[in-house]
Amino acid sequence: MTMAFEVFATDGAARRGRLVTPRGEVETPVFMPCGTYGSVKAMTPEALAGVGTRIVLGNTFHLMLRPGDAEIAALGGLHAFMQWPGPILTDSGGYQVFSLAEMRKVEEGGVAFRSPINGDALFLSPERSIEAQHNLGADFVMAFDECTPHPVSRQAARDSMRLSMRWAKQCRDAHGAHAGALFGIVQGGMYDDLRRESLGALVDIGFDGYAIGGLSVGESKAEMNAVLDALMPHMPHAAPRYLMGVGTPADILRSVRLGVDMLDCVLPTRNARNGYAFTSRGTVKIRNAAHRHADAPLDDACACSTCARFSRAYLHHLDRCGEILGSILMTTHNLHYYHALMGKLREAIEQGTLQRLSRALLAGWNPSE
RNA sequence: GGAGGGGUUCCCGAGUGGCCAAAGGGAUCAGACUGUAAAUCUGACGGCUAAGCCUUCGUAGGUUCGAAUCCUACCCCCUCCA
Repeated sequence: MTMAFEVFATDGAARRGRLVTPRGEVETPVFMPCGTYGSVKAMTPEALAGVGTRIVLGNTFHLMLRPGDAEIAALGGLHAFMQWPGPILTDSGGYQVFSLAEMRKVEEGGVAFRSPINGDALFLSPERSIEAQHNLGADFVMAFDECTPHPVSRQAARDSMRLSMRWAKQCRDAHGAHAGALFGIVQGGMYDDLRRESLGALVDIGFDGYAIGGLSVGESKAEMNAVLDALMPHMPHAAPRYLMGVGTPADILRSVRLGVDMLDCVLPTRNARNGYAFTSRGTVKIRNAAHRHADAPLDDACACSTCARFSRAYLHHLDRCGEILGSILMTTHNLHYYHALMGKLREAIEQGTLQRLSRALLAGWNPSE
């Protein structure tokens, strides 16, 4: 393992750190955009770097189906394929166990999927997921898990979590001495004791980083917060902590204050394409008629290239017309906003002013956020 | 002048006696989206004192228990032949 992680400042439970990888350093806490199919939708690699992206996700399941992990390996690996020179973290396919629940069967040895593209069978075992992530050339490799759905009984949550823990051990073994960092994923549904049991099992196996999975799967904010509140104090201090699939700016703020170092979410990119912007004053639905004549920028406190030049009225117009440029400009803004937010959080942690920043941010956002 | 086709709720467009305030699409107005089957999906979409009532299918009459649908006249549009 050639990835190194250091924490060099704290503010309460929040941590200011740095991931050092052969493909560059990543300041934490960090937000990582989703590039599921080897592309952060609507963004060129140059544009991504321009908005502040330092590390992106790729998805093992989807890339295995198309074009295939062996194919990508033959073409020089995912970095070369998608022309992203920075670090890449690949999700293992565990989320698809959840999101594609209607077309898969979970077994002890792995998950039998049907391709959502053409119905082809794909069996994903812990070993196969790790192999595929190695083929892709991931810098951060995720253990193959079952993202437990919600709601689910305690019994089901326990069985699911324990299966994921057995798979975690298999992933650890399959990963061997590979150069990428391997992360284990805490499961256990909304049950605090199961979460702690899961974390204990992962620590016993030993991983380079620890992720929290199975959140933002339909539970209430209160439930998600309760799980994090109970679990975060027990997370290992020396290793990076990655909260998977979260979330809104408010979710991120809260998570970082609890000590999360890494996050990813589709919201800034997907919602951008659906006409939904995140701003210093809360969310803006650019599709709404209220913006038809608005000459103001999306966010007058934003330094992104979209806000520097384009009016809400223009973005509204592009959205109405279904223009590709609308997706590009909105994604550019949302990702810039997310990365700028992380930058502010990092700075505040270093200066010990996270509490004050938190109040200021929350005051700007909509009450519901 | 002759022959034929057609006028439907904002637009396009189904419907040819009751199950029709009228399919479907668009537009419009909202909402949703959290390790991406998502540039996607959902709801609303004549009016009202709202499980009911009123107005509407070119216009005006008529037939019928009942008409967007059948009949008569008229107005308008399109195509072809002179």
